[in-house]
Amino acid sequence: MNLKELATRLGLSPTTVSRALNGYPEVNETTRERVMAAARRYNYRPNTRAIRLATGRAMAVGHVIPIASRHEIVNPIFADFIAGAGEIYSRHDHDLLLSVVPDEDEHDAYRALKSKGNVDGVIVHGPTLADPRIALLREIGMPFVVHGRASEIAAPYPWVDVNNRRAFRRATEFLLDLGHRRIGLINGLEFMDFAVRRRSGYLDALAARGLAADPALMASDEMTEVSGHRAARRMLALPDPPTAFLASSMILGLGVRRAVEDRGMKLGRDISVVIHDDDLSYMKNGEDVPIFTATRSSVRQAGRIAAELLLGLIVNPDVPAPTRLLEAELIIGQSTGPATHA
Amino acid sequence: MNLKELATRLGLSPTTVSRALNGYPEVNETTRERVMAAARRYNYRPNTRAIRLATGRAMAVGHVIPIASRHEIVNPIFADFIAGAGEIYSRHDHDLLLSVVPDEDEHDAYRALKSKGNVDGVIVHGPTLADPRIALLREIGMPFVVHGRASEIAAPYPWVDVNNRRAFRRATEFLLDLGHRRIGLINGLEFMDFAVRRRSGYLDALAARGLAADPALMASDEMTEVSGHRAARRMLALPDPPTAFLASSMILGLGVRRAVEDRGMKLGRDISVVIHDDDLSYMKNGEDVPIFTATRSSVRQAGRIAAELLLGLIVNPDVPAPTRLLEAELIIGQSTGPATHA
DNA sequence: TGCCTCATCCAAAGCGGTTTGAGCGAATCT
DNA sequence: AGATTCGCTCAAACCGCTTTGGATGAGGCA
Repeated sequence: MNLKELATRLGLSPTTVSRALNGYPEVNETTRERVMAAARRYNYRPNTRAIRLATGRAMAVGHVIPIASRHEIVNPIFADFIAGAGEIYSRHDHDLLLSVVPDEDEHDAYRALKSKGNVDGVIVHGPTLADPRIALLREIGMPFVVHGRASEIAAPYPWVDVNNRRAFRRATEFLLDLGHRRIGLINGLEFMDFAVRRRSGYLDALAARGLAADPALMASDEMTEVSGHRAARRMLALPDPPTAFLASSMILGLGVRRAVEDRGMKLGRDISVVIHDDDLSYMKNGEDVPIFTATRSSVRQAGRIAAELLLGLIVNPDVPAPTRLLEAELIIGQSTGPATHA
Repeated sequence: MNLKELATRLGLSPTTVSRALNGYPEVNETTRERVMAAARRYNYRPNTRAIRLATGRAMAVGHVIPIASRHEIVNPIFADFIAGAGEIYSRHDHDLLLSVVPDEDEHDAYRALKSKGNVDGVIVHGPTLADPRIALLREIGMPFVVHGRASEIAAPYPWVDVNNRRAFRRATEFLLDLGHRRIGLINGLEFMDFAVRRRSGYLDALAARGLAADPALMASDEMTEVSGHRAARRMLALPDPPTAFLASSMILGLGVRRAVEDRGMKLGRDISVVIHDDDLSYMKNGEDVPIFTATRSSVRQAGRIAAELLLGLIVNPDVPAPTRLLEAELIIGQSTGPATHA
């Protein structure tokens, strides 16, 4: 069932039917009713491919997810971020196009997306400090929103981010207030912007209390259970081990917990841990009582906001770059307690 | 730069240029070279929207990911499955369309995908025992491949699945061989097909040794850390607690571990745990030494295979339903040991 | 030389919508 | 009554590609 057929069945021209369905004013309300009814009855849905060609819009947004060819890690927050974003897209009749590309081909991927015209805009995931994609996208004139920021890029660009620095400063202060002085930071890879911001929040808090940061208490690696475990084990084996940890994700935190328990110590009593909690649906930080004390910020919500900003930019690209800074809340769980040996 | 412009620049007709680029035989090899060179030079890429309309093919496959409106959980294996599938799609110039829909709208979503014509086929995720989507897709004539199976559906349909039953039978036997007699099963929700198969593998193994299954040792719930913890805690508090656990996922296993350690016991010594490991990139089960003893099967690989089957079906839908049963391997890790108290 | 084949290229008709520009009664104005 | 506006509808062009069905001319063959 296509437009032409529906039109002949109604004894109308395709023009009128199209207009009736798309809410144009220059069509009689009674005919509009008739058309709508017929469309429903014959279960007519305009062919997306034709709409796209005719209007020149893709009615789709792209998410390029880069696969680091070395370690082949898919960022576990994608699933929830995309769930949030997808909600908004479907509400606006847009498709979500997922491009999985080896990271060395990422630039080509964006260029191709543009010249082949299959998306109207993209979300940039996991920005590095001076992420080159931002310049690229601006150059090729593709609307975009960054999830996160790129500190070394001065020109304004659209982004949605958590206040990572404040969150980690806050978390560090919380541990300091509990009497902890040796606090291990178990962070993501520091070419990622968020990791650098989190570290500076941590350093800020230490400096504010006149404490020097110990490089041996800072780890930066992939955010897996295993690397969380490895880093915590190393630090706990130091002559002057930390009494508390700050971990950049729930999964890292689980690794830290394993290391703690490997040494026969108990979380929250012997060792305190604060994590950053992206509030992933399949990785909830407890139910009523949080497992970990955490700085929490919903990545799904971030996805929703990013999607909304992007759809806005697609409609009106010449607006000044919208940005949104989300605050994380500090959730007190069972994994922290006062420092015992002063 | 579009086809017509490229053609005039070359002094050729659009027809010839199109044919040259698409490898049709009726064009002189020297002109083909010329055309190819010009296409490269002007960075010409055919407009996908136009190709789609002209050919009637969507050049895209859909993944409908249902969001259970009650608990809002996104299956954590999606990310890796999609990474695998996406690899194959991009190799074949297909797009991956992600539709996030509330599960009560899922049928409509498939129907819409079909009538609007924006995909050539779909992957069905997380099938239930008598999954209605299979009949629906067949009815509307949309090529599909199921990731998993639907035991109660007799007619053949295309699927890719892990041999869950054998894997869990194997794992159970392994624990029995270590002397364990009380083995707790911590499973996913049992309207999911995989969960039922895993349970029957577990029951098979017990029955083969003449052991009766204890309903108190079988839990079935969402696969989160918290529910793994809750189930294990409950079982450990029984008068006659299990000495070993079988957990349906790594995340459940982490919850079990927490419950074990809450009671001051040590994994692999006091309590054994075997998990099913989907080999997720961000949730690796250890590096050289696995954390958990596990039945392992790469979900990313399953994604690759499913994608290949689907692309094949799209080209040739009238072939008998292809299926692929993947075997899980049993990986011995640090979480299992002989039963102590006989 | 005349006829056929074959290689090569092209004009034009789709694909299924949107959108421009115009037509045509009926109502309104002068 | 004649001119003008308004409300409604339609024919046709267009989006950028593919594909059908010739057209043309060179070479092969008798």
